[in-house]
Amino acid sequence: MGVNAVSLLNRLLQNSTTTQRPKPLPANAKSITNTIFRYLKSHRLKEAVSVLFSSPTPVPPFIYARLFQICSSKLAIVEARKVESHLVTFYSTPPIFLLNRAIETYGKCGCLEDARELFEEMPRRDGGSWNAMITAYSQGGYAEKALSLFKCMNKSGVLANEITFASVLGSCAAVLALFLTRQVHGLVIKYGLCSNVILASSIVDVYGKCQVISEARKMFDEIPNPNSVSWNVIVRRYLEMGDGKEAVVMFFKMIGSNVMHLNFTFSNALIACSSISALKEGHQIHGVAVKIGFEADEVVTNSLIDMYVKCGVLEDAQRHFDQPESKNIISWTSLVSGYAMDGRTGQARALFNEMPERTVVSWNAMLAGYVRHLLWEEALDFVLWMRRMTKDIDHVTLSLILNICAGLSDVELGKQVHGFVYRHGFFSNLLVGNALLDMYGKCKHLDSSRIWFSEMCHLRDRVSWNALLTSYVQHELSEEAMRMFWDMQWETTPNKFTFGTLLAACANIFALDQGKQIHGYMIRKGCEIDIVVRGALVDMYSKCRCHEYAVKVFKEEAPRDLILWNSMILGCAHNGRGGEALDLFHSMEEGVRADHVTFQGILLACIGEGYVDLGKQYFNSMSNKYCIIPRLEHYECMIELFGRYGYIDDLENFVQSMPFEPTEQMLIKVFDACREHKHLRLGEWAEKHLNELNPITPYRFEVLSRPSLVTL
DNA sequence: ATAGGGTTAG
Repeated sequence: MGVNAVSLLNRLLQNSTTTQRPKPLPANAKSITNTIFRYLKSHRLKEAVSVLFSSPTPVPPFIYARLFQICSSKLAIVEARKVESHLVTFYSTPPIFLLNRAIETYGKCGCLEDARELFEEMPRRDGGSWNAMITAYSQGGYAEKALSLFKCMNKSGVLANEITFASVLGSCAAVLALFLTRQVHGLVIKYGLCSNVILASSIVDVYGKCQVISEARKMFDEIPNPNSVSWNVIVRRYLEMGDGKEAVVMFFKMIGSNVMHLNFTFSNALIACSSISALKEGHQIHGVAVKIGFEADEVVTNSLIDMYVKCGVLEDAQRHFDQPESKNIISWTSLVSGYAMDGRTGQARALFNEMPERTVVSWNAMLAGYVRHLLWEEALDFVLWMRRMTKDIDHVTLSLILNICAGLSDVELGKQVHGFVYRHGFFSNLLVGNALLDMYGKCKHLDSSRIWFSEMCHLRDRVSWNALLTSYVQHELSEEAMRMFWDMQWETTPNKFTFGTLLAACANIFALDQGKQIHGYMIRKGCEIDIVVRGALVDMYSKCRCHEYAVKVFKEEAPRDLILWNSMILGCAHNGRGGEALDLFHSMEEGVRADHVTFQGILLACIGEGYVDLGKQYFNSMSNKYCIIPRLEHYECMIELFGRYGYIDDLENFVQSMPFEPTEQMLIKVFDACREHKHLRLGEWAEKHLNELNPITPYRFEVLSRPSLVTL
């Protein structure tokens, strides 16, 4: 606004002593008023303002008020300044409420400086002026300024009212000012404003956003008649706290009350169902939606389809999607994502190809499916096609592309993506930053990981630390990883992923004491010990030769998956408890299907126990019964098993019928076994093959004299 | 005259 307008205002005020009201309008002024009013009625703001300026006298206050209102709705800052200028020029003492309107208008237009200047220059203010200014800051995204102005307001003795508190609570929510919120809550009680449903809902909102959900709930329970917004807030906050169950419970309580329901509340409740896989409740919500006529609501329909997708009933989602009115870009994307993430990438792709239009989210959904299922080539082709078809690309796309680079161990491609990230300003995006860290780590470029990690020091989070820790541990820098954990704690708090990684580090370096400390720390802090962490614990205790503890963790009452079973079976096998490993295998078979790792454990167990025939049976059952193609390590186990126990005929049959050439390691094993058990024919066979691989330092097979090449 | 929540798909 005009600085000149303000100084003019001051000058006029200094000169004026008596005049408070505008003089009665002369006849032509009256017609000016009428003309302005006509223009305003047809929302022709510009014309109205230029007519205003043809009047050298003030027009009636309601005209200014109406003008400001229209300026607000059209965000017409130039017109707003003109109107204010006219107001302060031709009124000796403009009515305060009109100046408040001006402040509000400037606020709406995002011109906080104009607003503040007017506020500062006002010779007299009322509570409305403070409210207007605080609201302007609050809604303009300047929460701190709003809150500090609120403190000034209190200091200068102006009493806050409902309007003030509403804006202040909004700002408290924006900056999570919990301490101030508690004080405001106290004032609200003191002023007897608790029954104001808007204030009460706002307080629920802030407590929820500040993660003190119990206080939020307490406040909510005190609202005598919660309205639809109150319900929406409490459902949403439970959802955001990760308490999907309570969110759903509150939703059904709302249904039992008499308030009108908002479509967004349905949406939130359905997301809550997805988060806890509560298909039954989701179905019930579907029923309620049909009953109250929300079925045609686009938000509700989309949320329903997504709920079915996320609860894993793709057929139901598809059936719902097939209803003619259900197809839109969002539900379409949901379903593509559902098939893609379920591993039915062909089906997902067919659906994707049919899409009449796509957003970057749709592209990402399809791409994420390829990435999730490690289909790197398909993923890369898809990216190339995507780049040809659309200019759209965002941080999620880039993170997925970096995942592909990591999966292919293609650091050159990764560096190109890094360059793109840099040029297009994505380097300040945390998701992308962490994907870069992960990529460099998986491509074994630990130095680049480290450099990038320090470059992102102002934005990195727990995930970044975990990514770097993981790379360290995978590169057998376990001691460094343990040291880094202490640095990490200056900056962020560890979580289950951190501990999982650290436990792996402990396992690598046989650090039983530190492993136990971590285990104890997790229990004391109530840190979630999920199936992955339990696997890491079993693994750590096994590798540190603390079999008893490994078993203890394994036996805890909690779900077990294949990986956990495998950890325990391998742990037993490595700790000389082959019998136990085989027993475990038989209990495992009751619910979980064995894989190649399981069989490695079993064969190791057979080696330990000397069960040669049993080992042979298990090996044969892999292809015959379990449809698992034996890998190199299984062949190695069999060679060890036959060799160690002197089953040389079996050994000879076995190595000569392998579907590939024996490796050097295998040949050495055969070679040693034959010397040990004095088997000339096979020994010489091994010698011949070894020397083909190794002509410079030839092996000599002599049955009697030489010591073993492999000392155990 | 001025006030609160929610924006569904990766």
